[in-house]
Amino acid sequence: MPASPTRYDPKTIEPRQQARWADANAFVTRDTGRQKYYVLEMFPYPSGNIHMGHARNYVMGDVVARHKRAMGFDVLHPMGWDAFGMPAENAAMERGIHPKGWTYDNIATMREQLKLLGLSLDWSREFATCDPEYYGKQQAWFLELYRRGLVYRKDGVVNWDPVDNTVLANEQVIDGRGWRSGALVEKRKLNQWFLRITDYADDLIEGLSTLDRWPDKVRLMQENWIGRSKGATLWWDVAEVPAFLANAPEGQPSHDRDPIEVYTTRPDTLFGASFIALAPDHKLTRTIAEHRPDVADFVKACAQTGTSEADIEKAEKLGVDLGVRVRHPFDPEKTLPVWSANFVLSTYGSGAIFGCPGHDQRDLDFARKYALPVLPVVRPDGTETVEIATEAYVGPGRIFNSDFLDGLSVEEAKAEAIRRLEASGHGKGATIYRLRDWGVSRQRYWGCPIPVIHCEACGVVEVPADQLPVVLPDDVTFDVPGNPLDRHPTWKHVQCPSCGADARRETDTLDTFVDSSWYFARFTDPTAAEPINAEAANRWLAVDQYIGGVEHAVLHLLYARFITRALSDAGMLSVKEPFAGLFTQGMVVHETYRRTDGAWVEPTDVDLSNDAGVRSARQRSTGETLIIGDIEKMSKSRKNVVAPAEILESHGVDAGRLFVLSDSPPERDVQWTPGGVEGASRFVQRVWALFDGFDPDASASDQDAALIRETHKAIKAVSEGVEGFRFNSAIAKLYAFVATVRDHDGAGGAARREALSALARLIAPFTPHLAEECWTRLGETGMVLDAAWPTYDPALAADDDVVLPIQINGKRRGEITMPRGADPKAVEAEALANPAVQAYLEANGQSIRKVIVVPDRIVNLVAG
RNA sequence: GCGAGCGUGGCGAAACUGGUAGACGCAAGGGACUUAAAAUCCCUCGACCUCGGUCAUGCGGGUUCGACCCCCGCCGCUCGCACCA
Repeated sequence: MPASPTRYDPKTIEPRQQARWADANAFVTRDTGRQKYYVLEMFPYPSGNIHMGHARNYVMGDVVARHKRAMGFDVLHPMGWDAFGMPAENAAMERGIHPKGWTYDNIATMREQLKLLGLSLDWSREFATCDPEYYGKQQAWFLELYRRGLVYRKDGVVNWDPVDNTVLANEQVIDGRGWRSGALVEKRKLNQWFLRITDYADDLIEGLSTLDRWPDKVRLMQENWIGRSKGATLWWDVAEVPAFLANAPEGQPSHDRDPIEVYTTRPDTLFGASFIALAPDHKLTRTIAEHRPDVADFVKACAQTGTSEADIEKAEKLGVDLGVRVRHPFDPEKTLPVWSANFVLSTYGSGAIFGCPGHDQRDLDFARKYALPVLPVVRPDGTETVEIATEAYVGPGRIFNSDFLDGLSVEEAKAEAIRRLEASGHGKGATIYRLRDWGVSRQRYWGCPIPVIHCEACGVVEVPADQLPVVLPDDVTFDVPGNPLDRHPTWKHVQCPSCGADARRETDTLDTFVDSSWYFARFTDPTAAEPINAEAANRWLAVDQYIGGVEHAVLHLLYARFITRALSDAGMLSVKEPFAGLFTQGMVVHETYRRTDGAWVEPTDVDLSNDAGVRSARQRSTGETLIIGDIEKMSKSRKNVVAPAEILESHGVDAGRLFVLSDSPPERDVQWTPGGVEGASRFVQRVWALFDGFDPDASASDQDAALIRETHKAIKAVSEGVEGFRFNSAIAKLYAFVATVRDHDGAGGAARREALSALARLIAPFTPHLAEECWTRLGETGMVLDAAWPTYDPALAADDDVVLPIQINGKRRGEITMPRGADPKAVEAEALANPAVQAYLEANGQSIRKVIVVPDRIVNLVAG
């Protein structure tokens, strides 16, 4: 007998195995010309600590990476830092630390924390986006896109915080106020840099159909975000204007001559038009407001209406008649009033609509309020007319009341209306998008400087290639609001590279989403002289499996797709889509605990008890009874955070890795529970006990066929689970397999060795430290990391006999055991002869009408 | 409002293409070992009853020999977008 089992001690074994990997440089990317596999998890922002959500994300990627490696792929699995951004500047303002020091300190801390997780990451490729080496390359391709016309400057409307003197991102505006200053945010027009993402709108939509390993949800979200809609642009000739607009001087834009442009998706309903409505900040509305106080008041009131969901819900349809009339494009004799209305958005289409109250709910609400005509022009098929009371009819049907469109279907009428509009020059078919160009200017310090120089004489001048990177100055101050780059005494004062005159360096920096839009390409050769080494990128891209949170469904994932296409068109890349496979994982959530006075209490300060199913909580430090609250995302404000470090300390890395993957499907949230980790920890001990009790020298000659069969079944199930991203199912199968191996008594023997050898390799992606230790215990000299993934033999995995349930009329009444693949006739005979079946038929006085035999599955008897 | 997803034991969940619902884990109850505890191991664990059954996958219908799975209609929850013309 082998010695009595020893306890597996993660605290000594895990560091030992990690040292072994480090000594062997085991995770440096191996490129041997085999099939490649690029696994990438969304790189972290270095906020200070690795939290449980990071851990789950990276462990998932690690399972994939280790499995692919075992499958014989050359695997690229790098890690870096999305290191520019506001928190560093906020820390600088609040604590007087330099953003650079703060960021690199955090990176150092988090790198060590990540390393403790035993991830198979190639750290030799690490970089941070705030490394001048990285952002300099970004500046280089930014200029290339500038030369290609994809970068431009224009006045854009931004959220401006008047107290902090800075632009705020939409996410930083909370209920109309700056999140830091609390000041009411103003809309301000500012000259900003934009990337022409709208050039790629169609491309980005078409590309979605090629992303068959992306979640449908994310593809749909992107499609909706781009928001392509097809319709027509119409021009309405002006018939009447107020006196103050008439007789504008020749050659100047004039509202009495220029037609009003309107976009519609329903040109088929044009004969039902009863008014035109302009946005409150439409240029004609504003011009009239200069002459009419009532219009000016209206515009002002609209500007103050909130844009939150609740505000919009409550907001009444309001408008004002502008005193202008326009001619109907299909009937010049017919004129319509022009209003300004609060529900028309200046940012969509041309900021003007035609109102067709019969077939648009908003238009109807508006028409009813201001007593405008309602003329229905679409009737449902099979009816002669349609009554419009308080609900517009928006369904399909036939056109009527519409002259030459009468009798056509909605779709036919759209096409015919556009044809007529184009013929008369009053309109044309048009496609418009919700997507707008990407404003990338930030008036902030801690970001990638935009590499241009403004010269009085030459205009915008590129920073010459030999002067890149444009490096951020270190000597900046954060004691006053605003952009430290702009008030730096010398940094922005330069000579024009073109004419040599005094010039001004651009002080805006790039949105940090630019930084994360190409890092995956840089990882393929992070030291290349060019931004992207084409050969390396060609070898490794696209990313085969990308893993991250769904919160980036439109932002990062759309930007990265755009930049990839732009760089590809610039000849720097040869893929159009950066991420061939995408997986969006769920969050790690935890129960919350509050005192009766409402204060949150950390889990480490909570004693839980469970008496016959009734759970209660007490505060450990005070003994006070606590309220068990909702299960929510781990957050500092709720204090329901469990740090990965605590788990490593108490149960070891492997138990923690196992648990975050075992309890829920990867795409769903997983609830962290102390009991759950203990369960995983017990499993680790059980596995070790199997290996520790194994005697490699014992040479039992019996072949345990059942154990071999179970082994092959487990290989099949675990492999399928890992490949299908069903890690929880794979782990459940491993638990069951371990119980099976344990139940097959014996210290040695060939079957047992085969079972344990497979087990060590199957657990390796999940609990790599334990797996190494077990592998060594089997007498193997190499690392399980490099061992081939076990293969299963379908013949060996199949049971000889199958238990077939017998149903009568769909209810289970008995079962028979038959050889696998038995002749259906034989199965039928056996089923009919079954005593339970006979008893049932006799008791109910029924006879068999029909027999359905599903081979090796089930027998159903239809009786009556 | 529009779009998408999800509703299965006390809890997290499983059931792959329609074929034995509840694998695996947690919690709970009982037992073994121990002076005791921890650890470990064994048993029970959807509900109800006459212990052979009956009812059970949000609710109501339908298709099918057979439905957690497909179809129709509701209810509830979550997420995304939102006065998008």
